[in-house]
Amino acid sequence: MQEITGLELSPKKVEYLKFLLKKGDLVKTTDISTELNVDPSTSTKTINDLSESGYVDHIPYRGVRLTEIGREFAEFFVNRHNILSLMLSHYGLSSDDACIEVSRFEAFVSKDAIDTICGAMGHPTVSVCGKIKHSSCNLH
Amino acid sequence: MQEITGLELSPKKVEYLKFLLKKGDLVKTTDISTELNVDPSTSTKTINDLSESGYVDHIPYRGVRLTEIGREFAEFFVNRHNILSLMLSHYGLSSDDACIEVSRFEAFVSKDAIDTICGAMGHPTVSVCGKIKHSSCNLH
DNA sequence: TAATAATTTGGAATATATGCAAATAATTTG
DNA sequence: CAAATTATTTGCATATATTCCAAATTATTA
Repeated sequence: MQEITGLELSPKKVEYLKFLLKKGDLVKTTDISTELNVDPSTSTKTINDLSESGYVDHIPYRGVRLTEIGREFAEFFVNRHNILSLMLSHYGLSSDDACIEVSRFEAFVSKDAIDTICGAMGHPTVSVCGKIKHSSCNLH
Repeated sequence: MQEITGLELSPKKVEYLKFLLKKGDLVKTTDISTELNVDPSTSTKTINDLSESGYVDHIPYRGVRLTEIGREFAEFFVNRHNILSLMLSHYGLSSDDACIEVSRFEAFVSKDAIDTICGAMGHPTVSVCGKIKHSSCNLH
């Protein structure tokens, strides 16, 4: 198990990990660049950063996959996104607006806060953006 | 009246404006550097940025004050902080934790979202961090 | 006015993110 | 299978945000 604070990665890198989790297995850096609307050279560079930090394995010219640690983080990131989106939807934001809004700030919300919020909500399993798992929720 | 999206300024610059509003009138760049724990040269530079963008007037060696536009923004920033803190406190975060958490991400929450949240809350006038005004709330 | 304190300027560094052009590797095709 | 094409990476180069240190400048105090 990893100690996750939730503040380890920049917003963009969080996006990368979430996308890698969604795609699963070996992902081309070009797929990432298409999805995130950046130049292929940019996604390669960012992936190299993530690789050096241990979140992904990168086989040059072949593809990228999450490490075990990377997967743990990615799962937390997806949950965080979903919990925050659900929270905002409780305050009148549409699913789309909640999702867009959360995407902008989610990287700056700590795991402790998410665990607390998740607990206060009664550990919901469905959000407006997708399903919520609780394997990483310390208060479950 | 200004069109405020809420996403105009970086986190640090938001802090600067909120501090200037709290201190009021002419504020020394050194006071800012003390409050925000940065070198005086850093606060001078940031203040110069804010000055070029029209948020503050800076009289070198004398002090800084908010422009009318800067004040509008600063008031929105304080309200945004308070509304978001109140929201998190509804999900089990202590006042302090809510405040700390919000400080990290508030700069990335849009005014539209804040107006919606504020409306869903019934336009509260008191938060865990301070009072809330509604002069700038479009849904009030 | 001279010494001291406050403030600003100039230079430099880090982190994050980006794209273009050239080089390299993989894949397709004839 | 070799040549052509496509995909991917590397090497610059740039931009923004933030920071600090040392030197220069201005204000204040003694």
